[in-house]
Order: sequence, then structure tokens, then C-alpha cells
Amino acid sequence: MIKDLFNCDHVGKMTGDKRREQILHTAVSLFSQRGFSGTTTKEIARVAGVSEAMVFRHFSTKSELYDAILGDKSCHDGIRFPWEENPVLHEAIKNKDDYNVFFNLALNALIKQQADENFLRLLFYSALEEHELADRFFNEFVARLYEFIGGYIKLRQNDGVMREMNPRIVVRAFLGMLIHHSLNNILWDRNRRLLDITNEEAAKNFAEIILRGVLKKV
Amino acid sequence: MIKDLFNCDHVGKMTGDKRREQILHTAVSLFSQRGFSGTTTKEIARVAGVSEAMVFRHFSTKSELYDAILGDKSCHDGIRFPWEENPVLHEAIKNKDDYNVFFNLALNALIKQQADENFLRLLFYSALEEHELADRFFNEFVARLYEFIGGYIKLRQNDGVMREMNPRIVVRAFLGMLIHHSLNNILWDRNRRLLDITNEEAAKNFAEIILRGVLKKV
DNA sequence: TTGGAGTAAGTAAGCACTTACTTATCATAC
DNA sequence: GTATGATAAGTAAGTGCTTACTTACTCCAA
Repeated sequence: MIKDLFNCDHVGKMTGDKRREQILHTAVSLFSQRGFSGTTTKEIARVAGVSEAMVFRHFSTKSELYDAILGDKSCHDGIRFPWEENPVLHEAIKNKDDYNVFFNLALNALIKQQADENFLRLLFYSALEEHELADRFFNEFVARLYEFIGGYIKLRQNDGVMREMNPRIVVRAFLGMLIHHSLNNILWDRNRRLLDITNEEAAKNFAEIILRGVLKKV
Repeated sequence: MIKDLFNCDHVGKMTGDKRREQILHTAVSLFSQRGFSGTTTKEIARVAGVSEAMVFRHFSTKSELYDAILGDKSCHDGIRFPWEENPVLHEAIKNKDDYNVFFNLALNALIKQQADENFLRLLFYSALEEHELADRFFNEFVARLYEFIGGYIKLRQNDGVMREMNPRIVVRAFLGMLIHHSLNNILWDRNRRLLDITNEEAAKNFAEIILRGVLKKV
């Protein structure tokens, strides 16, 4: 019963691919909690419910196990762009509905970051530890996000409704609010002592602030 | 000569206190670069230019060495409030010169964060590793910062010049811009590929955005 | 001559990783 | 249907090296 619900706890033999995937997910979870050097292969094996030798059958070194995260499907799920499969955002952009563009971007980001706490932790660990993962995420995701949001701002500047200023500074300010808010909730203020608001409230306020900051008239 | 410049490299005997301090500073530097579990006592000793036994004479365990950072003077230098010894900010607050209040807060924060990269890295490592340092910094510094800036916003709301909204959300948005910008410069975009601006430019733009976001009329 | 600064050379436990072996699975031959 | 054998999943018990930490000592200035 329970084994069916948590298919990771499956006891007995598994197919190679399934076991590999399970070890990888266990590793991601542990690396995100304790970092690379804070995680031991012994513990990965223990949590995955196999012997240490099995870990090394599937991944020849601990580093290779970390590197394999890059190629993992669920990792690339974390790198899903906001404009993909988001008809509401598409509509808002088409209609040049500035508030809903920024509100939607904010809300989506906050929800995703909240749901994938582990991925955010992993990303920060890998940035501090200067692992390729951080670099790749930056180049493949963040850089494109800057182009996308920056592009929209430039468009609205050409329309004459937004003030002339470096669009990328606006993007940095906006993403700063979002990431900092998530980081507070995940890392520093888990019990919401300083600020306890819903994602909707946060998205609404951040969208308002950034728009008033950049629009010529509200 | 060099030994005088870098008083840490002093060879030969030192007084106990001086050696203790030097080992501590070496440790802070290494912990901030590689995290707690990524740093070995052997390397701390090597970089400090003493035997490992000396490290354990001054600090009975590796953890105690980490904990000692909390009590270190230079750590509390990192925790220096923006309203201390900053007459320009004081003046701006007294005159209710909103732009200069926020511009000053931003510029000071950015300069300090840039100068003390190591401290920021240490703070993030300790937050991820759930070390007391992060908690203490949050309670002693961040919480008070929220009260201070939030208090100013509330004051200006009572004056009728700022919109009615949760002041703490504004503080979060503002600090988010600042910290995220520094984090980008330190961690992800060291060569300023995405955005290459001076601290003054950043402070000016961030102050403008947050003020337009919260003021009734600019 | 004594007390504190300093070290060389340990120790036990823990680390990433290996070896030599045992079990389960399943297609095929009978 | 059942025995068989190849193959892949799995492990217990290591390997040598590194880790945090200790011991038993030397050196030197006051």
C-alpha cells in the first residue's frame, strides 16, 4: 500500500533506470538541504534504501551524480519559461495590459518558487560552491528572462507610455522583489514574522510598485 | 615589508590574542568561500601559517571556531546600521527629503555589500546550512531595518504624501532590489554581462522606482 | 626557570570508492 | 508448465586516504 503511494520506497529489485532515477532524486533532495560537501554518498544510499555500492554502479563518482542533475528532466521542469503554456500572460501581453503582465509574471514566479523550494536551495548552494549548475541556469533561464521582460518594457517605451530608462534595471528591480521575497520565506523568515502575506497580495503590490515606477502616468 | 602590509602573515611567535584573531579571520575567509563542511581545519591552519594543533589550542572544535565568528568585532562591523554615523541620511530624514532618504539607504547598502563580499557569502552559506549566524543577523539587523524604513514610510503616509499600503511590503520590495543586485554582482554575473551599472546609477534608479511606487504624486 | 607559543607525529572515525560475491528475473529449451 | 542459464540488481566487507582532534614534546622570552 504505502509502497505504491511512495514509489521511491519500493523494496526489492528495480529496473536499472528506475533505480538510477530514484537515487538521483534522493541526491537532489540531500544536496539541496546540505550542499555538495555536506552530503555523503553513504547517506544518499541510506535514504534511497540501497547499498552504497549501488550508488556507484549508477554514478561513477559523487561529482558525476551532482552533474547528472543538469541532465535530469525534473531539473529542466524547474527551468520552464513563464511565457510557455500561460495563455493569461499571452493575452495580457497581446492586449498591452501592463498590470496583468507584471501581476501574472510575479504570481507565477512566486508560486513556482514556493512549490520548488529545493530547487531554489540547490541553485544557491551551487552558486556559492561555483558549480556549473548555477552558471547554466543563469545563461539558459535568467538571461532569457531579462530579454523577455526587458523587451516588453522597451516596446512600451516606444509606445510612449513608459519612461525612458534602462529596461534591464527595471527587470533587476522587479526580479529582485520576487526572489528576495521567496528567499525570505524559504531561508530567513520561515514563520513569517516580518511579513506574512499571500502570493496574490505580494504579486499585486510588487506589480503596482514596479509599474508606478516605470509608467509615465498611472 | 609584505609582512607589515598583511599583518596576518606574521611569522614566528605572536601573542595568544593576536594569533587567535588571525586564525579566526582566516577561518571566516575560508568558510565564506567554501562553507562550513567544505572547509578543513588543516587548510585553515595552512593558510594561517600555523600547525593544526594551534587552531585547536585556540578553538576547541571546528564548530566553536564557526560560532566565534558571531562574537567577532569585525562581524559586528558588518552589522552596522545605516542610520549610525551617516549625517547625510540623518539630514534627509529630518527634512523629509524622500528621494535622498532612499537614495542614501540604497547607495550605502550597495557600497557596503560590494566591499564585504565575504560577509554576504558567509551569510548565505549560514542561512542554507541553518547556522545561528543567519538567524542572529536576521533578528538583530534585518528586523530593525524593517522597523526603521517601515517607520519612515508610515510617517510619510500619515503626512498624506505616501499611498496607504503595508509599509513592510515596500521595504521588502526595496531591500529586494538592493540585495538581489549585489547578489547578481557577486554570485551570478561577476563579469556584468546582464547589467553593468555603477552603484550610483543603481541607487538612483532603485530609489526612483520605489518612490514612484509609493508616493501619491511625484 | 617557568609558562606560554609552537609543533611533529600521532589516533579513531569517516570519507569516497572497490571488490568479490549473492540473489532475483526472465527468455528460452525441453 | 517447469528446469536452466545468462544477465542484471543487489550487497557485505573491505581499500586507502582524509577528517577532526590529541598527545607529548621543544623552544624561547621574561
